[in-house]
Amino acid sequence: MKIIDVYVEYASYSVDKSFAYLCDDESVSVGKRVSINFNNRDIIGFVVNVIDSEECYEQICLDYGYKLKYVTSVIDKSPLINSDLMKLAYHLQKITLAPLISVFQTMLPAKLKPASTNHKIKTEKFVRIKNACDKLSDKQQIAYDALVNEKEMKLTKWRLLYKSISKTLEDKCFVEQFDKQVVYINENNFISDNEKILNSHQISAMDTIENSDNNIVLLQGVTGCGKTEIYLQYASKMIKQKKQVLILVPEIALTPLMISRFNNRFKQDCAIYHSGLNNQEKYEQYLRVFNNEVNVVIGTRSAIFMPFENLGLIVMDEEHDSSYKQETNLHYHTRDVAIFRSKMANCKLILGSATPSVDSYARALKGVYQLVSITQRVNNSFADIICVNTKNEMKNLQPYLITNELKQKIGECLSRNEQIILLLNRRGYSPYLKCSNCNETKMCPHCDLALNYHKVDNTLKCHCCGYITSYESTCDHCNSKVFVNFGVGTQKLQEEVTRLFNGVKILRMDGDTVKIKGAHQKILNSFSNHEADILIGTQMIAKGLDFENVTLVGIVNADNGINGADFNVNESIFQLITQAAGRSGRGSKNGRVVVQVFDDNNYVVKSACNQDYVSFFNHEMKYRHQSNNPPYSYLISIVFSDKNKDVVENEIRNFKSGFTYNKYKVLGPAEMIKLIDKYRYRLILKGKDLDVMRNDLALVLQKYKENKGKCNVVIDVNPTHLQ
DNA sequence: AGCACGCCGACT
DNA sequence: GTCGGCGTGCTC
Repeated sequence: MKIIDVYVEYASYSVDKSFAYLCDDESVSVGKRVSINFNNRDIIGFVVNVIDSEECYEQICLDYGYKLKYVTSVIDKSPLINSDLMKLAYHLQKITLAPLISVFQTMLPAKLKPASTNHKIKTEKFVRIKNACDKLSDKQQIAYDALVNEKEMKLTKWRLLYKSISKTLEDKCFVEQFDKQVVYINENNFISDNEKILNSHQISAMDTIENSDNNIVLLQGVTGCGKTEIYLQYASKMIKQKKQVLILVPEIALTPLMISRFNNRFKQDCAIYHSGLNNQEKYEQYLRVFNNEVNVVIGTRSAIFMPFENLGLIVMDEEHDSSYKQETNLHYHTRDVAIFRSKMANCKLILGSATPSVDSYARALKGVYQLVSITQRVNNSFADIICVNTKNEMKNLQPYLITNELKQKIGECLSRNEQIILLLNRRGYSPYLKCSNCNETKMCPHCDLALNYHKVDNTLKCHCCGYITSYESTCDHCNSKVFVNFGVGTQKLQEEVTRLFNGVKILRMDGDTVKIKGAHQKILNSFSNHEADILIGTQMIAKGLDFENVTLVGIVNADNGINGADFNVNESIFQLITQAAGRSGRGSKNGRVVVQVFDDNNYVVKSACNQDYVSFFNHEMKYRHQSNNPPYSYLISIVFSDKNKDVVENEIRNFKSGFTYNKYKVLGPAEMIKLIDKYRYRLILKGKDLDVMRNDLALVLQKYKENKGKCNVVIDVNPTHLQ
């Protein structure tokens, strides 16, 4: 008899502890899923501990002090998580303070994760020989021999080839059907991509990486300096040593170049893992790694949890990118996990970026990471950046949406038959409406947010909860029906461009136009085929896109939200301008960028327009130092939410009083905006010693659990934004 | 998380 | 007198 400890599938602090079950099945082991009956419901549990017991059932229950149940069945044949990944799981739980089960759920692909809602694994019917045959007719013998020869055959193929004979052979029990897992094989047409000869800058970078005592390397290289070739050649070396390589990218759809280069160089040896795959496809790619069938994985953040056993290199390209931080369920940063895995495997971790995160660059300067810089470009020059101040160009007391400068540049571009990208980081028509009678803003009834006006379908939408109402609604305060809209979104920008350039073809790409599956790719393909001259979009068009005919990028309201309350906004704005600027002039023609801002005297705008990362970094660090924000301190955000406002207020105050701090500050509770009918309050821990803060918080959280607190609690260690 | 149990208001 | 509202507590 085995006594096992399982975590149940509910990712909630209230059941974040192990439950003991009995199991007769000797095959049960740590890292497998089990079906269990829990509180009269059939759910899935995850085994974290197994002990043998010689005692009888009654004695065990007596020892434990309650009646143990038997597991219904053991689901997995082999453990989903090996001992290394188990270490990683406990480490993650320690650093994120999330319920342990949510760690397992995040680490495993949907098809394998411990949750009742997971989908069935797809199988296909196959046939194989069951018994040796005796007398067969000629035709039957041919079919039988064919199957002997092929060992197994898809049922559909078998039926198609041998029609009724196939059925007869099955009826006579010579042949049997069986289920086999569908396995997708990457059969792209590969173009050979041979190793390129490295220039002297690349060689010396490679040397430093290889010979450094520090396994973590920040490779700061300007765009076009040939970082990818360094990754490729280092990866090659590792593969020759029979080691595995993981390449992390922000978003696969936006990094087609990186994918195709790895794919072409390593061919079938390369698995691709990203959010565009469906659950079945993800599962298949996961299996290929699990079964040691591939040596290279290129994927988005979740690929960091692949079951590698022999890692030789991790590359995290565009390490500053915000998509590396998961903001739902388990709040983890891919960089932290990558650092841990590189330590476990004793392999190099290359963090690559032209404009590293302030955090990473500060660490590299301090010597925590090895810094390697390449300032020499392999080929083309960077686009010219023009900064235009909209303050000087006002129209009816509102700044121009498109300044004369931008208008003129667009005109020039159009006349040369070149394409333009316009970026405005706000979807909809206008972000808020005010009643013309009482001046009140029209709000979402479920969230403390202004409703956005969408002119295309004449609706008002909440961008948080999705609430939709007609434009023909009345003011909640005075019942007036007349509203005035303020601010601009992509729809209004599209309208303005259409007005200015009669007949020009425009594509719009934002949250509203890419909702339909495949719309994303359709818009990009259409723009790539020059079916439109101008692409208007939100930040989703700022990253990675590579159109060689685009020679002008316009960023409208580029400094929107600058110097906001969030310690990270200035860094985000700098990154956004830099990224967007990189979309211009990628082909043979020179590119231009027009950055429209309200204040061109700000260091963020200045350094972004001068492409001066170091200047930005130094200014930003001063600013962070003054406000004692990261990287000068660590933050932990704790958000309480509940439908009942009094409950949240009381519980979070009690929670705060549980800290016996002196080494760090506990800020708050601050009221946050209501979202989806839930009132929210936040505490922020701020201090120099993250471990002390984390340990204290773990204790306070433990007490809260014991006292059966009922608010939803979300903890974010090292949050990247506080909104 | 999700459900059974339990204690108070509007109905056949 | 009963149906059902959701507050509280428990799950091996």
